[in-house]
Amino acid sequence: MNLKQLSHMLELSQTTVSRALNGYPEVNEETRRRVMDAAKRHGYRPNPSARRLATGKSGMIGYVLPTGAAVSIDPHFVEFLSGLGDYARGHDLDLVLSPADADDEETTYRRIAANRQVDAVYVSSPRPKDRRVALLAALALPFIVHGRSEGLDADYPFIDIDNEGAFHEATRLLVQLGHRRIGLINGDIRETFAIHRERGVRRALAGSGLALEDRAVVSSAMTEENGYRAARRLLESDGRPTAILCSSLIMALGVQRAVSDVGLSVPGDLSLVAHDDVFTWLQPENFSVPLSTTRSSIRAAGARVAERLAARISGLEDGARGEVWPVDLVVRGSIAGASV
Amino acid sequence: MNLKQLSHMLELSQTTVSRALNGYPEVNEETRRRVMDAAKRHGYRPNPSARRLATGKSGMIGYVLPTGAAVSIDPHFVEFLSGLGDYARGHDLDLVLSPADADDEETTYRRIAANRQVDAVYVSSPRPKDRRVALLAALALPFIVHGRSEGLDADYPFIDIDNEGAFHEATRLLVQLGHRRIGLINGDIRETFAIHRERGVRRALAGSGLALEDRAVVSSAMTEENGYRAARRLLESDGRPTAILCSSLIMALGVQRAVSDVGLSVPGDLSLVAHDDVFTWLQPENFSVPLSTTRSSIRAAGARVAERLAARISGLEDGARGEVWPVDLVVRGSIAGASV
DNA sequence: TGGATAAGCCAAAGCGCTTTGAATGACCGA
DNA sequence: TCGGTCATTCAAAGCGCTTTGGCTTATCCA
Repeated sequence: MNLKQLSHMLELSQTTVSRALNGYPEVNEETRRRVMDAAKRHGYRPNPSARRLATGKSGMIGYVLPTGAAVSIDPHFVEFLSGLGDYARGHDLDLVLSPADADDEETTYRRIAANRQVDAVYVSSPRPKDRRVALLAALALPFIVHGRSEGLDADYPFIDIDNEGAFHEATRLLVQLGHRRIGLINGDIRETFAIHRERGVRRALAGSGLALEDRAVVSSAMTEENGYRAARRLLESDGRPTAILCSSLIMALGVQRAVSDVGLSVPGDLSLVAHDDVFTWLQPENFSVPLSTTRSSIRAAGARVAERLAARISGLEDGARGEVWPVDLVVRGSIAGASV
Repeated sequence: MNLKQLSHMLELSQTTVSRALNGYPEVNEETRRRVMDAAKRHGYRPNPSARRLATGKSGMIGYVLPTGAAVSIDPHFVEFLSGLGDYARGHDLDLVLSPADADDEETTYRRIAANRQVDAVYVSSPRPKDRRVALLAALALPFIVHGRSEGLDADYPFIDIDNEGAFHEATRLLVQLGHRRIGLINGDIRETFAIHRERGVRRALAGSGLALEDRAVVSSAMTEENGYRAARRLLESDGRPTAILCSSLIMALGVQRAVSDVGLSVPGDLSLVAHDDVFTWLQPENFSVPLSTTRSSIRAAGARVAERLAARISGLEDGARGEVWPVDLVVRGSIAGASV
């Protein structure tokens, strides 16, 4: 059932039917009702390809997916996606993943912009001076950054959590508990979130006249194995930390394993705090010693990003508003006063 | 730059240019060269919306994403996606995720089929008598199932791993090591993969005159917590198993925690084998006792599914060929002879 | 009463591609 | 020399929608 048939059977022009369906004002209310009615009754759905060709709008939001043999999408992505899907489902939005060579995403962004394949995109894992932001602005493709860049000339729309604040608070708590030597097991330091977290730790320590030594910081991809390695390194150094902050639950698994491997225990020998993005399949309260966390649902962020993208597409939102969400600090058994 | 402009500047008709570009035979080789050349030089890319309207082909593959407050995409999905992306990137395919109410995916399938939004779809987490298979066949939408259904009237194309064989082999090995009481901590038993795994265990036990008692089997969503609970239940029952097979690495984390919580150890008191889908962020060799696994890369499966979908789209593949991949059994420190 | 205004509807022109059906020459064998 | 092939090329008709620019009536006020 297409527009032609529908309008023919209503004995109206395609113009009028199209307008009636799309809520234009210049159509008689009764006519509109008749049209709407018939459309519903016959299950008429405008062909998106045609509509797209005519309007340039696709009703889809895009994401450029970095791929490559060495690249592996991390599990945070899927949680974010759940949130995005939650919103998208209720709003007739589909999501297009465009795989790109991880070393050259720009080509792909240009392609989807030129083709108008999607109405908007979201950008994840931003880094300082992230080139994607200026690129998208230049391409006039609406976007939202999940996370933040830094050192850019222009403002841009984003939603981020207060990584610095979260790690600042967590560190401050540890210091108040008497910890002086604090270690940080961070994610890839080229990404802004990791930079912010480190900054939070530094600032908190500085506030108490302490400093974060370089050798007390390890930054790497957030795998269990890297968590283990980092923890081993920190725990086997002299003047080992009495407390560690860790950027992910998955790394914390490795940290936990390292702690027990070197014969120490949490929280007796080591206080541990990790950031929790809220996975359904791995929860901090279920660590052998319940894990204290800085918590923020990445799924909720996904839903919010979708919501704002939808708003930008429909013109309800513009400008470069940044949104920073506070992070919960949840204290559980993994932290204790420093015994030293 | 569109076709009209390009053909105008070449002083050729749109027809000829289009044909030259699409490799039709009835165009002079020199003309084709000229056209190709000019197209490249001016960076001409046919507008996909237009092409789509004209041909009905979209160059995208689809996936209906079940969503809902209670639903959470599991991390296996992301690994599969990596594989899909690996292939798709090199072949100009995009992936469309259409979020659907988890209780009513059918509507969404119908929509994307009616709209011809995608050229093919893949189906995951199939169950016995999965209705999606017949639905897609009826809708004439090319598809590949990742996994298998069962009890269907017609054949269908799929790729699956030999879940039954894998768990059969693993169980057989445990039996040979002297284990008599073997437990199974499985995924959602409504899904075929879980059924097959259970079947593999049963068959192996039966082969040695043993049986899998109902109370030795727990089936639930594959989270750490469920792994823990299941293991607690099994280990605290009388006649507790001396060996456990586990359907996922994530559950195995919970099993490991339970084992240590009840004061037992691996492999002394309990031999443990888990299925490993090969995540980069959690590896069986890094368990506190290196974990024996049945291993099959879900990422590789993703790439293969993409490849076969592409083949079906271009007509190189048809029919209902099923493909079953063998699974490695990798022995590490987590299994030992039964002491009883 | 007549001209301006507004309400409601329509025909037709795109959007940028593919594909059908035909036309034009060049070439060939009889 | 002439009808028949073959190799190339083209104009134009879609694909199914939106949107522009009228075209009617009905309405209202001077």
